[in-house]
Amino acid sequence: MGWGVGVPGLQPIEDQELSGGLIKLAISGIFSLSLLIMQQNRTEAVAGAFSRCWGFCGMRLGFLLLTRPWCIAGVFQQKFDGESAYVGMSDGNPELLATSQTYNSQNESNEDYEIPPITPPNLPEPSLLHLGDHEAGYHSLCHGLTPNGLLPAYSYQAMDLPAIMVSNMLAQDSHLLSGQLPTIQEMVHSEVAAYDSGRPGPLLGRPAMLASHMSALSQSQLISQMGVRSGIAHSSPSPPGSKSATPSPSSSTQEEESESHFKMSGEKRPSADPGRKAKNPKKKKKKDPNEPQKPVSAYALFFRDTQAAIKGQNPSATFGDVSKIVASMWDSLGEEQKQSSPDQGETKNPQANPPAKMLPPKQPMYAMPGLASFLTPSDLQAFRSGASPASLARTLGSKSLLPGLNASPPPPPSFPLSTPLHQQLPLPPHTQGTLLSPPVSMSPAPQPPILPTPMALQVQLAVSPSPPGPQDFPHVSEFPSGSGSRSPGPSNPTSSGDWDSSYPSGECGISTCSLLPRDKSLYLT
DNA sequence: CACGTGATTGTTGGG
DNA sequence: CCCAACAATCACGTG
Repeated sequence: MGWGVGVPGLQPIEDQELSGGLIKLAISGIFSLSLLIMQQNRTEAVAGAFSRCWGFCGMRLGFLLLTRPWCIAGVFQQKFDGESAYVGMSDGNPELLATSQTYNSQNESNEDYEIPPITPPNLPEPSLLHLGDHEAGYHSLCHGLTPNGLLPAYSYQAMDLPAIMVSNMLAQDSHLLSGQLPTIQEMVHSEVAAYDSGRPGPLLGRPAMLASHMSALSQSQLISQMGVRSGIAHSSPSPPGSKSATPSPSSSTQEEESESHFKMSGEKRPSADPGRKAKNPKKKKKKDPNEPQKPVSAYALFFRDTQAAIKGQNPSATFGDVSKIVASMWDSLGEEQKQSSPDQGETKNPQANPPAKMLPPKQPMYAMPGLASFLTPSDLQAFRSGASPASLARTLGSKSLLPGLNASPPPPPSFPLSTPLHQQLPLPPHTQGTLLSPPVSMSPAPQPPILPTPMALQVQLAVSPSPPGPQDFPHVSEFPSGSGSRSPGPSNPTSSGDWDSSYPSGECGISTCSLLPRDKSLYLT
Protein backbone atom coordinates (compact mmCIF):
# COMPACT_ATOMS: atom_id res chain seq x y z
CA MET A 1 0.00 0.00 0.00
CA GLY A 2 1.33 3.19 -0.69
CA TRP A 3 1.28 5.08 2.35
CA GLY A 4 1.06 8.50 1.61
CA VAL A 5 3.22 11.11 2.50
CA GLY A 6 2.04 13.52 4.90
CA VAL A 7 0.77 16.58 3.46
CA PRO A 8 0.47 19.58 5.46
CA GLY A 9 -2.63 21.46 5.28
CA LEU A 10 -4.58 20.12 8.02
CA GLN A 11 -5.88 22.56 10.39
CA PRO A 12 -6.09 21.51 13.88
CA ILE A 13 -8.51 23.13 16.01
CA GLU A 14 -7.96 23.53 19.52
CA ASP A 15 -10.70 23.36 21.86
CA GLN A 16 -10.14 25.98 24.33
CA GLU A 17 -11.99 24.20 26.91
CA LEU A 18 -9.75 21.35 26.66
CA SER A 19 -6.55 21.39 28.38
CA GLY A 20 -5.22 19.96 25.28
CA GLY A 21 -6.95 20.43 22.11
CA LEU A 22 -9.50 18.96 19.99
CA ILE A 23 -8.60 18.63 16.47
CA LYS A 24 -10.83 17.91 13.71
CA LEU A 25 -9.80 16.32 10.59
CA ALA A 26 -11.70 16.18 7.48
CA ILE A 27 -10.89 13.37 5.30
CA SER A 28 -12.37 12.01 2.26
CA GLY A 29 -12.52 8.44 1.43
CA ILE A 30 -11.61 5.56 3.48
CA PHE A 31 -8.52 6.01 5.28
CA SER A 32 -6.55 5.21 8.19
CA LEU A 33 -5.04 7.93 10.05
CA SER A 34 -1.88 7.86 11.85
CA LEU A 35 -0.35 10.67 13.61
CA LEU A 36 3.08 11.22 14.52
CA ILE A 37 3.50 13.76 17.09
CA MET A 38 6.75 15.13 17.88
CA GLN A 39 7.39 17.19 20.77
CA GLN A 40 10.65 18.63 21.44
CA ASN A 41 12.93 15.84 20.79
CA ARG A 42 10.69 13.01 21.21
CA THR A 43 7.73 11.76 19.56
CA GLU A 44 4.93 12.33 21.78
CA ALA A 45 2.45 10.00 20.51
CA VAL A 46 1.05 8.39 17.65
CA ALA A 47 -2.47 8.57 16.99
CA GLY A 48 -4.79 5.90 16.16
CA ALA A 49 -6.45 5.43 13.01
CA PHE A 50 -9.75 6.00 11.68
CA SER A 51 -10.85 2.71 10.97
CA ARG A 52 -13.54 2.00 8.71
CA CYS A 53 -13.90 5.47 7.86
CA TRP A 54 -15.34 6.40 4.76
CA GLY A 55 -17.17 9.46 4.24
CA PHE A 56 -20.63 9.41 3.36
CA CYS A 57 -20.03 12.28 1.18
CA GLY A 58 -16.62 11.25 0.56
CA MET A 59 -15.55 13.27 3.37
CA ARG A 60 -14.89 12.36 6.78
CA LEU A 61 -14.12 14.12 9.90
CA GLY A 62 -11.85 12.79 12.40
CA PHE A 63 -11.10 14.02 15.74
CA LEU A 64 -8.02 14.28 17.59
CA LEU A 65 -8.21 14.87 21.16
CA LEU A 66 -5.09 16.18 22.60
CA THR A 67 -4.37 16.55 26.15
CA ARG A 68 -2.62 19.67 25.50
CA PRO A 69 -2.14 22.05 22.78
CA TRP A 70 -0.38 20.74 19.88
CA CYS A 71 0.73 21.89 16.66
CA ILE A 72 -0.21 19.83 13.81
CA ALA A 73 1.98 19.89 10.89
CA GLY A 74 -0.32 18.42 8.47
CA VAL A 75 -2.32 15.57 7.45
CA PHE A 76 -2.34 13.81 4.32
CA GLN A 77 -4.89 11.67 2.97
CA GLN A 78 -5.00 9.07 0.42
CA LYS A 79 -7.90 7.99 -1.46
CA PHE A 80 -8.20 4.99 -3.47
CA ASP A 81 -10.21 5.04 -6.43
CA GLY A 82 -10.04 1.50 -7.28
CA GLU A 83 -7.31 2.01 -9.66
CA SER A 84 -5.39 4.62 -8.03
CA ALA A 85 -4.58 6.10 -4.83
CA TYR A 86 -4.65 9.73 -4.40
CA VAL A 87 -3.32 11.88 -1.84
CA GLY A 88 -5.47 14.70 -0.99
CA MET A 89 -3.81 17.85 -0.26
CA SER A 90 -5.07 20.88 1.25
CA ASP A 91 -4.26 22.70 -1.82
CA GLY A 92 -6.67 20.55 -3.52
CA ASN A 93 -4.38 18.95 -5.93
CA PRO A 94 -4.67 15.31 -5.90
CA GLU A 95 -1.54 13.53 -6.33
CA LEU A 96 -1.35 10.11 -7.60
CA LEU A 97 0.30 8.19 -4.98
CA ALA A 98 0.06 4.64 -5.92
CA THR A 99 -1.96 2.29 -7.81
CA SER A 100 -4.52 0.19 -6.27
CA GLN A 101 -2.57 -2.82 -7.07
CA THR A 102 -0.19 -1.87 -4.52
CA TYR A 103 -2.81 -2.20 -2.01
CA ASN A 104 -4.14 -5.30 -3.34
CA SER A 105 -0.88 -6.86 -3.04
CA GLN A 106 -1.41 -7.20 0.54
CA ASN A 107 -4.11 -9.50 1.30
CA GLU A 108 -4.41 -10.17 4.72
CA SER A 109 -6.55 -12.44 6.30
CA ASN A 110 -7.65 -10.26 8.92
CA GLU A 111 -11.08 -10.69 8.25
CA ASP A 112 -13.03 -10.23 11.19
CA TYR A 113 -10.47 -8.67 13.14
CA GLU A 114 -10.14 -5.14 13.22
CA ILE A 115 -6.85 -5.36 14.62
CA PRO A 116 -4.37 -4.88 12.04
CA PRO A 117 -1.28 -6.73 12.04
CA ILE A 118 1.31 -4.87 13.76
CA THR A 119 3.53 -5.01 10.92
CA PRO A 120 2.17 -4.95 7.62
CA PRO A 121 3.13 -8.10 6.08
CA ASN A 122 3.19 -7.15 2.62
CA LEU A 123 3.25 -3.60 2.93
CA PRO A 124 5.93 -2.05 1.20
CA GLU A 125 7.56 0.28 3.35
CA PRO A 126 5.08 2.88 3.98
CA SER A 127 6.18 6.09 2.82
CA LEU A 128 5.65 8.31 5.66
CA LEU A 129 6.23 11.85 5.77
CA HIS A 130 8.05 13.04 8.58
CA LEU A 131 10.41 15.52 9.54
CA GLY A 132 13.93 14.94 8.86
CA ASP A 133 14.78 15.69 12.33
CA HIS A 134 12.62 16.46 15.15
CA GLU A 135 13.60 19.92 15.36
CA ALA A 136 13.13 20.59 11.82
CA GLY A 137 9.88 18.95 12.04
CA TYR A 138 8.95 20.90 14.95
CA HIS A 139 9.64 24.12 13.42
CA SER A 140 8.26 23.30 10.18
CA LEU A 141 5.18 22.12 11.71
CA CYS A 142 4.65 24.87 13.99
CA HIS A 143 5.61 27.56 11.77
CA GLY A 144 4.45 26.29 8.63
CA LEU A 145 4.71 23.69 6.16
CA THR A 146 7.53 23.37 3.98
CA PRO A 147 7.30 25.36 0.92
CA ASN A 148 5.84 22.59 -0.94
CA GLY A 149 3.98 21.63 2.03
CA LEU A 150 5.51 18.31 2.18
CA LEU A 151 7.49 17.03 4.91
CA PRO A 152 10.62 15.29 4.21
CA ALA A 153 10.15 11.68 4.23
CA TYR A 154 12.07 9.57 6.51
CA SER A 155 12.12 6.02 7.20
CA TYR A 156 10.65 5.19 10.41
CA GLN A 157 13.01 2.43 10.78
CA ALA A 158 15.79 4.74 10.90
CA MET A 159 14.12 6.48 13.66
CA ASP A 160 14.01 3.39 15.59
CA LEU A 161 10.45 3.93 16.14
CA PRO A 162 8.23 1.06 16.32
CA ALA A 163 5.83 1.04 13.58
CA ILE A 164 2.41 0.03 14.36
CA MET A 165 0.12 -1.01 11.80
CA VAL A 166 -3.25 0.06 12.44
CA SER A 167 -5.70 -1.64 10.48
CA ASN A 168 -8.58 0.20 9.60
CA MET A 169 -11.63 -0.99 10.90
CA LEU A 170 -12.82 -1.40 7.53
CA ALA A 171 -11.04 -4.53 7.54
CA GLN A 172 -13.45 -5.83 9.87
CA ASP A 173 -15.45 -7.03 7.20
CA SER A 174 -13.58 -9.74 5.83
CA HIS A 175 -14.16 -8.71 2.43
CA LEU A 176 -14.01 -5.19 3.00
CA LEU A 177 -10.57 -4.57 3.46
CA SER A 178 -9.22 -7.84 3.69
CA GLY A 179 -6.80 -7.23 1.10
CA GLN A 180 -6.72 -3.67 1.01
CA LEU A 181 -6.85 -2.62 4.41
CA PRO A 182 -5.17 0.47 4.81
CA THR A 183 -2.71 0.12 7.38
CA ILE A 184 -1.41 2.81 9.40
CA GLN A 185 1.98 3.02 10.52
CA GLU A 186 2.43 4.82 13.56
CA MET A 187 5.64 5.84 14.82
CA VAL A 188 6.08 6.05 18.39
CA HIS A 189 9.00 7.33 20.02
CA SER A 190 10.32 5.28 22.76
CA GLU A 191 10.27 8.09 25.07
CA VAL A 192 6.81 8.96 24.51
CA ALA A 193 5.60 7.55 27.65
CA ALA A 194 7.91 9.55 29.65
CA TYR A 195 6.17 12.60 28.76
CA ASP A 196 2.96 11.42 30.00
CA SER A 197 4.32 10.08 33.07
CA GLY A 198 5.28 13.50 33.98
CA ARG A 199 1.83 14.61 33.72
CA PRO A 200 -0.12 14.34 36.79
CA GLY A 201 -3.72 14.26 36.61
CA PRO A 202 -6.12 12.22 34.86
CA LEU A 203 -5.28 13.20 31.48
CA LEU A 204 -6.82 11.21 28.97
CA GLY A 205 -3.74 11.08 27.22
CA ARG A 206 -2.00 9.02 29.66
CA PRO A 207 -0.84 6.03 27.99
CA ALA A 208 -1.79 3.89 30.74
CA MET A 209 -5.17 5.23 30.85
CA LEU A 210 -5.60 4.93 27.28
CA ALA A 211 -4.32 1.55 27.20
CA SER A 212 -6.67 0.41 29.74
CA HIS A 213 -9.54 1.88 28.05
CA MET A 214 -8.70 1.45 24.60
CA SER A 215 -10.41 -1.31 23.09
CA ALA A 216 -9.33 -0.29 19.77
CA LEU A 217 -6.44 -2.25 18.91
CA SER A 218 -4.76 0.36 17.12
CA GLN A 219 -4.80 2.56 19.99
CA SER A 220 -4.26 -0.05 22.48
CA GLN A 221 -1.46 -1.39 20.57
CA LEU A 222 -0.06 1.89 20.10
CA ILE A 223 -0.21 2.66 23.65
CA SER A 224 1.02 -0.60 24.69
CA GLN A 225 3.86 -0.23 22.48
CA MET A 226 4.54 3.10 23.76
CA GLY A 227 4.50 1.86 27.19
CA VAL A 228 6.59 -1.05 26.46
CA ARG A 229 9.00 0.78 24.52
CA SER A 230 9.37 3.40 26.99
CA GLY A 231 9.25 0.93 29.67
CA ILE A 232 7.27 3.36 31.48
CA ALA A 233 4.09 1.74 31.79
CA HIS A 234 3.93 2.68 35.30
CA SER A 235 0.57 4.00 35.38
CA SER A 236 -1.21 1.10 34.14
CA PRO A 237 -0.59 -2.27 35.37
CA SER A 238 -1.21 -3.99 32.23
CA PRO A 239 -1.94 -2.38 29.12
CA PRO A 240 -4.14 -4.48 27.11
CA GLY A 241 -1.76 -4.57 24.35
CA SER A 242 1.16 -5.13 26.52
CA LYS A 243 1.84 -8.28 24.86
CA SER A 244 2.80 -6.63 21.80
CA ALA A 245 5.99 -5.38 23.05
CA THR A 246 7.38 -5.94 19.75
CA PRO A 247 5.38 -5.42 16.86
CA SER A 248 4.93 -8.66 15.35
CA PRO A 249 4.09 -9.08 11.87
CA SER A 250 1.74 -11.72 12.64
CA SER A 251 -1.66 -10.48 12.43
CA SER A 252 -2.90 -13.51 14.09
CA THR A 253 -1.34 -12.53 17.25
CA GLN A 254 -3.08 -9.38 17.29
CA GLU A 255 -6.22 -10.93 16.41
CA GLU A 256 -5.94 -13.18 19.26
CA GLU A 257 -5.26 -10.33 21.41
CA SER A 258 -8.17 -8.56 20.26
CA GLU A 259 -10.31 -11.43 20.89
CA SER A 260 -9.00 -12.14 24.20
CA HIS A 261 -9.39 -8.57 24.91
CA PHE A 262 -12.97 -8.70 24.16
CA LYS A 263 -13.52 -11.60 26.29
CA MET A 264 -11.54 -10.23 29.04
CA SER A 265 -13.08 -6.92 28.95
CA GLY A 266 -16.36 -8.38 28.34
CA GLU A 267 -16.82 -6.03 25.61
CA LYS A 268 -19.21 -7.03 23.14
CA ARG A 269 -17.78 -9.91 21.57
CA PRO A 270 -18.69 -10.35 18.14
CA SER A 271 -21.95 -11.38 19.01
CA ALA A 272 -22.06 -14.70 17.94
CA ASP A 273 -25.43 -15.24 18.50
CA PRO A 274 -26.88 -15.38 15.32
CA GLY A 275 -28.86 -17.82 17.06
CA ARG A 276 -30.52 -15.02 18.59
CA LYS A 277 -32.45 -14.73 15.52
CA ALA A 278 -33.93 -17.91 16.33
CA LYS A 279 -35.27 -15.88 19.02
CA ASN A 280 -38.13 -17.40 20.55
CA PRO A 281 -41.01 -17.02 18.39
CA LYS A 282 -42.98 -15.67 21.08
CA LYS A 283 -41.83 -13.09 23.31
CA LYS A 284 -42.95 -14.25 26.48
CA LYS A 285 -43.49 -12.32 29.45
CA LYS A 286 -44.30 -8.93 28.52
CA LYS A 287 -43.59 -7.58 31.82
CA ASP A 288 -46.25 -6.42 33.98
CA PRO A 289 -47.50 -2.98 33.66
CA ASN A 290 -46.94 -2.30 37.22
CA GLU A 291 -43.35 -2.88 37.02
CA PRO A 292 -41.52 0.34 37.14
CA GLN A 293 -40.01 1.13 33.91
CA LYS A 294 -36.38 0.67 33.77
CA PRO A 295 -34.38 3.59 32.76
CA VAL A 296 -33.62 3.62 29.17
CA SER A 297 -30.26 2.28 28.48
CA ALA A 298 -27.52 4.60 27.54
CA TYR A 299 -27.22 2.89 24.29
CA ALA A 300 -30.84 3.34 23.55
CA LEU A 301 -30.60 6.98 24.21
CA PHE A 302 -27.53 7.21 22.18
CA PHE A 303 -29.24 5.42 19.42
CA ARG A 304 -32.16 7.66 19.55
CA ASP A 305 -30.08 10.72 19.38
CA THR A 306 -27.77 9.50 16.78
CA GLN A 307 -30.10 7.77 14.49
CA ALA A 308 -31.83 10.96 13.68
CA ALA A 309 -28.68 12.47 12.45
CA ILE A 310 -27.81 9.46 10.47
CA LYS A 311 -31.15 9.31 8.99
CA GLY A 312 -30.99 12.88 8.12
CA GLN A 313 -27.82 12.30 6.36
CA ASN A 314 -28.95 9.24 4.75
CA PRO A 315 -32.59 8.96 4.57
CA SER A 316 -32.35 5.82 2.70
CA ALA A 317 -30.41 4.13 5.37
CA THR A 318 -32.28 1.29 6.76
CA PHE A 319 -32.71 0.60 10.33
CA GLY A 320 -30.09 -2.01 10.12
CA ASP A 321 -27.66 0.33 8.59
CA VAL A 322 -28.32 2.94 11.10
CA SER A 323 -28.05 0.46 13.82
CA LYS A 324 -24.69 -0.61 12.66
CA ILE A 325 -23.49 2.85 12.44
CA VAL A 326 -24.70 3.75 15.78
CA ALA A 327 -23.18 0.65 17.16
CA SER A 328 -19.88 1.50 15.70
CA MET A 329 -20.11 4.93 17.07
CA TRP A 330 -21.07 3.59 20.37
CA ASP A 331 -18.16 1.40 20.20
CA SER A 332 -15.91 4.21 19.69
CA LEU A 333 -17.13 5.93 22.70
CA GLY A 334 -15.18 5.49 25.77
CA GLU A 335 -16.65 3.79 28.66
CA GLU A 336 -16.89 6.94 30.53
CA GLN A 337 -18.43 8.70 27.74
CA LYS A 338 -20.96 6.09 27.44
CA GLN A 339 -21.80 6.50 30.97
CA SER A 340 -21.57 10.16 31.06
CA SER A 341 -23.28 10.47 27.86
CA PRO A 342 -26.56 12.04 27.82
CA ASP A 343 -28.19 8.94 28.52
CA GLN A 344 -26.66 8.74 31.79
CA GLY A 345 -28.37 11.68 33.06
CA GLU A 346 -31.35 10.73 31.28
CA THR A 347 -31.43 7.39 32.53
CA LYS A 348 -31.20 8.61 35.90
CA ASN A 349 -33.56 11.29 35.12
CA PRO A 350 -37.01 10.46 34.45
CA GLN A 351 -36.85 12.88 31.72
CA ALA A 352 -35.61 11.11 28.86
CA ASN A 353 -33.96 12.70 26.07
CA PRO A 354 -32.35 15.41 27.73
CA PRO A 355 -30.05 15.83 24.97
CA ALA A 356 -32.67 16.64 22.60
CA LYS A 357 -34.24 18.96 24.92
CA MET A 358 -31.13 20.58 25.89
CA LEU A 359 -30.14 21.10 22.43
CA PRO A 360 -32.02 23.20 20.17
CA PRO A 361 -34.17 21.30 17.94
CA LYS A 362 -32.34 18.39 16.72
CA GLN A 363 -30.85 18.93 13.53
CA PRO A 364 -31.54 16.14 11.41
CA MET A 365 -28.58 16.45 9.32
CA TYR A 366 -25.73 17.01 11.45
CA ALA A 367 -26.88 17.48 14.78
CA MET A 368 -26.11 14.72 16.99
CA PRO A 369 -27.55 15.78 20.16
CA GLY A 370 -26.22 12.93 21.92
CA LEU A 371 -22.90 13.53 20.58
CA ALA A 372 -23.07 17.08 21.27
CA SER A 373 -23.77 16.39 24.75
CA PHE A 374 -20.70 14.39 24.89
CA LEU A 375 -18.72 17.34 24.34
CA THR A 376 -19.55 18.90 27.48
CA PRO A 377 -16.55 19.67 29.47
CA SER A 378 -17.27 16.90 31.74
CA ASP A 379 -17.54 14.64 28.89
CA LEU A 380 -14.38 15.77 27.49
CA GLN A 381 -12.86 15.21 30.74
CA ALA A 382 -14.18 11.80 30.81
CA PHE A 383 -13.03 11.29 27.41
CA ARG A 384 -9.64 12.23 28.30
CA SER A 385 -9.61 10.21 31.27
CA GLY A 386 -9.71 7.21 29.28
CA ALA A 387 -12.46 6.99 27.20
CA SER A 388 -11.35 4.78 24.75
CA PRO A 389 -11.99 4.87 21.32
CA ALA A 390 -13.70 2.15 20.54
CA SER A 391 -13.19 -1.21 20.14
CA LEU A 392 -12.26 -2.12 16.82
CA ALA A 393 -13.61 -5.34 17.27
CA ARG A 394 -16.83 -5.26 15.76
CA THR A 395 -17.26 -5.77 12.23
CA LEU A 396 -19.83 -3.98 10.47
CA GLY A 397 -22.59 -5.69 8.96
CA SER A 398 -22.01 -6.74 5.54
CA LYS A 399 -24.16 -4.06 4.29
CA SER A 400 -22.52 -1.02 3.40
CA LEU A 401 -23.76 2.16 4.49
CA LEU A 402 -22.11 4.38 2.20
CA PRO A 403 -23.21 4.51 -1.20
CA GLY A 404 -21.20 5.94 -3.69
CA LEU A 405 -18.16 6.92 -1.98
CA ASN A 406 -15.97 4.42 -3.22
CA ALA A 407 -17.57 3.80 -6.34
CA SER A 408 -16.84 7.01 -7.80
CA PRO A 409 -13.45 8.25 -7.84
CA PRO A 410 -12.95 10.00 -4.75
CA PRO A 411 -13.94 13.44 -5.03
CA PRO A 412 -10.97 15.30 -5.70
CA PRO A 413 -9.05 15.07 -2.65
CA SER A 414 -8.68 18.55 -3.30
CA PHE A 415 -11.13 19.53 -0.82
CA PRO A 416 -9.47 20.73 2.17
CA LEU A 417 -9.07 18.08 4.60
CA SER A 418 -9.12 20.04 7.61
CA THR A 419 -11.55 22.57 6.69
CA PRO A 420 -14.14 21.89 9.20
CA LEU A 421 -11.83 22.34 11.93
CA HIS A 422 -11.26 25.90 11.91
CA GLN A 423 -14.64 26.85 12.81
CA GLN A 424 -14.57 25.45 16.12
CA LEU A 425 -11.56 26.94 17.42
CA PRO A 426 -12.74 29.91 19.11
CA LEU A 427 -15.95 28.57 20.16
CA PRO A 428 -16.44 27.69 23.66
CA PRO A 429 -17.06 24.13 24.14
CA HIS A 430 -20.59 24.61 24.92
CA THR A 431 -21.20 26.46 21.89
CA GLN A 432 -19.52 23.90 19.99
CA GLY A 433 -21.13 21.31 21.86
CA THR A 434 -24.28 22.11 20.29
CA LEU A 435 -24.11 20.68 17.00
CA LEU A 436 -26.41 23.23 15.93
CA SER A 437 -23.91 25.48 14.60
CA PRO A 438 -24.18 25.70 10.93
CA PRO A 439 -22.34 23.11 9.19
CA VAL A 440 -18.96 24.07 8.37
CA SER A 441 -18.22 24.28 4.84
CA MET A 442 -15.06 22.87 3.86
CA SER A 443 -13.14 25.71 2.73
CA PRO A 444 -9.83 25.37 1.24
CA ALA A 445 -8.30 27.79 3.47
CA PRO A 446 -8.84 26.73 6.92
CA GLN A 447 -7.85 29.01 9.54
CA PRO A 448 -4.60 28.36 11.01
CA PRO A 449 -5.09 26.39 14.03
CA ILE A 450 -4.41 28.05 17.16
CA LEU A 451 -1.40 26.57 18.49
CA PRO A 452 -0.65 27.87 21.81
CA THR A 453 2.08 25.59 22.33
CA PRO A 454 5.12 25.45 20.38
CA MET A 455 4.96 21.83 20.11
CA ALA A 456 5.04 20.58 16.73
CA LEU A 457 2.89 17.86 15.79
CA GLN A 458 3.49 15.89 12.83
CA VAL A 459 0.54 14.23 11.63
CA GLN A 460 0.66 11.59 9.18
CA LEU A 461 -2.44 10.44 7.80
CA ALA A 462 -2.43 7.14 6.28
CA VAL A 463 -5.37 6.78 4.24
CA SER A 464 -6.80 3.50 3.86
CA PRO A 465 -7.71 2.78 0.48
CA SER A 466 -11.07 3.79 -0.27
CA PRO A 467 -13.07 0.97 -1.33
CA PRO A 468 -11.81 0.07 -4.63
CA GLY A 469 -14.91 -1.35 -5.71
CA PRO A 470 -18.20 -2.24 -4.54
CA GLN A 471 -17.22 -5.72 -4.26
CA ASP A 472 -14.51 -4.83 -2.00
CA PHE A 473 -16.66 -2.86 0.19
CA PRO A 474 -19.95 -4.35 0.04
CA HIS A 475 -21.42 -2.15 2.50
CA VAL A 476 -20.36 0.84 0.79
CA SER A 477 -21.68 -0.16 -2.44
CA GLU A 478 -24.80 -1.25 -0.96
CA PHE A 479 -25.39 1.89 0.65
CA PRO A 480 -28.16 3.71 -0.77
CA SER A 481 -26.88 5.89 -3.32
CA GLY A 482 -27.66 9.42 -3.14
CA SER A 483 -25.18 10.05 -0.62
CA GLY A 484 -22.95 11.04 -3.34
CA SER A 485 -25.33 13.59 -4.33
CA ARG A 486 -25.45 14.86 -0.91
CA SER A 487 -22.14 16.17 -0.62
CA PRO A 488 -19.75 14.87 -2.91
CA GLY A 489 -17.11 17.01 -2.02
CA PRO A 490 -15.50 19.06 0.35
CA SER A 491 -18.28 21.30 0.12
CA ASN A 492 -20.03 19.07 2.28
CA PRO A 493 -22.36 21.24 4.07
CA THR A 494 -22.37 19.18 6.98
CA SER A 495 -21.98 20.85 10.12
CA SER A 496 -19.01 19.05 10.84
CA GLY A 497 -17.76 21.72 13.00
CA ASP A 498 -19.70 21.31 16.03
CA TRP A 499 -20.26 17.87 15.52
CA ASP A 500 -16.88 16.79 15.65
CA SER A 501 -16.04 18.56 18.62
CA SER A 502 -18.58 16.79 20.40
CA TYR A 503 -18.07 13.51 19.00
CA PRO A 504 -15.09 11.88 20.24
CA SER A 505 -15.09 8.92 18.20
CA GLY A 506 -13.94 10.74 15.28
CA GLU A 507 -16.75 9.71 13.32
CA CYS A 508 -17.26 12.06 10.82
CA GLY A 509 -19.96 14.22 11.62
CA ILE A 510 -22.88 12.45 10.64
CA SER A 511 -23.48 15.09 8.28
CA THR A 512 -20.35 14.47 6.53
CA CYS A 513 -19.78 10.93 6.94
CA SER A 514 -22.65 9.87 8.78
CA LEU A 515 -22.50 6.47 7.63
CA LEU A 516 -19.07 5.70 8.36
CA PRO A 517 -18.72 2.65 10.18
CA ARG A 518 -16.78 3.10 13.12
CA ASP A 519 -13.79 5.02 12.73
CA LYS A 520 -11.72 5.95 15.48
CA SER A 521 -10.76 9.11 16.81
CA LEU A 522 -7.26 9.72 17.59
CA TYR A 523 -6.21 10.38 20.99
CA LEU A 524 -3.05 12.00 21.69
CA THR A 525 -1.64 12.03 25.03
C1' DC B 1 -19.81 -18.71 43.09
C1' DA B 2 -18.22 -17.89 38.50
C1' DC B 3 -19.07 -18.16 33.98
C1' DG B 4 -21.66 -18.78 29.70
C1' DT B 5 -25.72 -18.55 27.14
C1' DG B 6 -30.22 -17.12 26.02
C1' DA B 7 -33.97 -14.02 26.53
C1' DT B 8 -35.57 -9.49 27.12
C1' DT B 9 -35.68 -4.60 26.53
C1' DG B 10 -34.72 -0.43 24.34
C1' DT B 11 -33.91 2.60 20.18
C1' DT B 12 -36.88 4.12 15.11
C1' DG B 13 -39.62 3.36 11.31
C1' DG B 14 -42.00 0.69 7.95
C1' DG B 15 -45.02 -3.07 6.82
C1' DC C 1 -47.60 -5.76 16.52
C1' DC C 2 -43.50 -7.44 14.37
C1' DC C 3 -39.17 -6.89 12.38
C1' DA C 4 -34.69 -4.97 11.32
C1' DA C 5 -29.23 -4.52 14.11
C1' DC C 6 -27.20 -3.66 18.08
C1' DA C 7 -26.05 -3.08 23.09
C1' DA C 8 -27.08 -3.71 27.73
C1' DT C 9 -29.07 -6.19 31.18
C1' DC C 10 -31.10 -9.95 33.48
C1' DA C 11 -32.27 -14.79 34.23
C1' DC C 12 -31.05 -19.23 34.10
C1' DG C 13 -28.11 -23.32 33.62
C1' DT C 14 -23.83 -25.55 34.27
C1' DG C 15 -19.19 -26.58 36.18
